[in-house]
Amino acid sequence: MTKMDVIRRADHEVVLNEDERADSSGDEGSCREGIATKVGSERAYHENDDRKSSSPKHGDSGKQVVVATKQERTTMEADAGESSSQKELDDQLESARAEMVEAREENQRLKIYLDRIVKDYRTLQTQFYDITQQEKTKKSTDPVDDHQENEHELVSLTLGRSSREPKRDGENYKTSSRGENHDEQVKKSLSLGLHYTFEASKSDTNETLPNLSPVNSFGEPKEEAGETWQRSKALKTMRGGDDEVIMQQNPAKKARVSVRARCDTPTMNDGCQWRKYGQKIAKGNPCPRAYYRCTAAPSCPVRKQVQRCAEDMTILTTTYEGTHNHPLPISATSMASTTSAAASMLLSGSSSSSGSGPSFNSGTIAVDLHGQKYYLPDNSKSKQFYLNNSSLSSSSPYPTITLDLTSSPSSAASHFSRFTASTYGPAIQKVAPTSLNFGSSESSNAMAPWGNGFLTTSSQYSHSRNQLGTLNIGRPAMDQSNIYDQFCMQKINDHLAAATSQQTQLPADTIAAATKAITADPSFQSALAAALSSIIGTGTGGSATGGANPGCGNNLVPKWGPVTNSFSSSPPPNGNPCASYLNKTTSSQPPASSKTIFVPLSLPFSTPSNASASPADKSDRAN
DNA sequence: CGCTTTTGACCCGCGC
DNA sequence: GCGCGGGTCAAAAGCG
Repeated sequence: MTKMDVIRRADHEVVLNEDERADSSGDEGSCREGIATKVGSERAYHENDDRKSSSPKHGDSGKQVVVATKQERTTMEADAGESSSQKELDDQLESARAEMVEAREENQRLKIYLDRIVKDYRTLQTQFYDITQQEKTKKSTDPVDDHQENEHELVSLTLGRSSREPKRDGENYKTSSRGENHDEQVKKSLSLGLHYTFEASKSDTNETLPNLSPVNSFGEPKEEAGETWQRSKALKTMRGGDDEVIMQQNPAKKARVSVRARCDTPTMNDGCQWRKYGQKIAKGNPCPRAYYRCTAAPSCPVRKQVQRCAEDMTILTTTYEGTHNHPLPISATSMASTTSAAASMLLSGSSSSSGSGPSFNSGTIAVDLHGQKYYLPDNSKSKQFYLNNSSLSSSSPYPTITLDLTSSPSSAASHFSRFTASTYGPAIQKVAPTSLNFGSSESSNAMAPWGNGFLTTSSQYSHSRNQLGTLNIGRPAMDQSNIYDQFCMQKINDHLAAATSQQTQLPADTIAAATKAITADPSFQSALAAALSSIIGTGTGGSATGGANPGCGNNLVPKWGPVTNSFSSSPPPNGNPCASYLNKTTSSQPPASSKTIFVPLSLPFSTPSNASASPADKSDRAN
């Protein structure tokens, strides 16, 4: 502080002020975020400094500045005497120069901070390399046992960095399921995945995939011709793509989240913009299946399939696949987060499904829905077993979570919603005697503990909700949506890490483990609840985005009733996944290899009307 | 004119 | 190898 001392001698008042500023701004605990700003201001100070430095090459010396100022003042006093204006100018000059000195000191501190951060970063990077190298060495010796660990690590390393083509996603699963040498796949994927992670952040890695396949390893000598074409296609895509394409890489991409709801409109309003790119008549279902692609961003990989149930035309099954790589409309954040969370957890829980079939742990399944815990004995009479390989395709290898928002006939007062976690094998459904209150209005937000859109697992909220006995799901407020989205995605990522780490402790190939991870995770439950609110409370969805798909949430209100009489117990007449699903979910004699938990929902929807006739209404006609 | 939808063709995986 | 079915592409048509 020698410089400041000199200045203090020259002008006490100014230096005092500057001293205070220096103290306040020189906080050692300043966060990293502030450094960039301060560094930026540093440059400004320098420029200012250069401009104000009249005498050559003295800009770095505070003493010289002060001396010059003293001389100037002395001269002025001698020649023209004191005048108020001159004093003011003098003071300003002193103040500015003191600022310059203080800024230099601050800049020095910031540089020190920056150096420290860079050093820390490099240290961590070195450690990271060391750890990964050790893991690689270790896994090469024991690939089978390390598979899960590897997946865990890889998932952690590559969250949200997928640019994989959807086409290839399916191929990954299919190829893996074909029974290729899994150990070899693991080895290859291990090395190549890590390699690409380090050397090419844009590489199309498959680290996050449950079933690692050489298909995703570029330059793999064993690749087939067709796969080569697809691979080159994917390479082209990712090389030509921007960072958003890279960021779209997400383990959730291959998982599917299916939502079944009663809806009169062709599609559910989830807040996103969709473009229909295809329509097919699925076998066994006269209703065509429509294929939609997210158009909010050109490179967005998210797609959805919409199909009506053959047996109950009011039931619409929407299956989401992928993760948005762009900012979402407010009304779409909930659904997107939910699908991401559900899919991520599905993958993390089923990532070891390459081996034996799913098996369930005995005992009870605990469902903690935002603090509301439900326990279902393994032999509970209320549980319903069914097999659900896929919501849309009975032969689909995709892990699928089905959110069933249709009603149940067994409850006159409250309507049931089924949450189905389905992977390659039996799905788990859970029953819980609680009530979900989906509110999209301001009032509901005010009443709901987390109805303002902030998903939370706070015990306080859970407690209050428990007291109410009602689970209120509110729509995120407009001004809070960003925070909500960030929080939700953070929770999703947190869960991914948790789920994958948990995976190492669970028996391999245990679907129950995956389902437990899903259902016991508050973040997913939060996201699920938010998604449901997004689906049902569609006040701002389609109208806000101008999407092609009008909302049906408002239509849900009058239509929402115990209609599951249509859920006939007769076997599915065909391979229609929708019908199959219905029958399976309501079967009184379900397969003994899955569990069912119902989450009864009371749905006092308060959704503004925004549905409108859509050209997609014609989608129901034959293809 | 630009965007979306339609729709037949095509690709691919899978089962036989 | 062939056929089937799911999924996607892309040109044409529709729409505002």
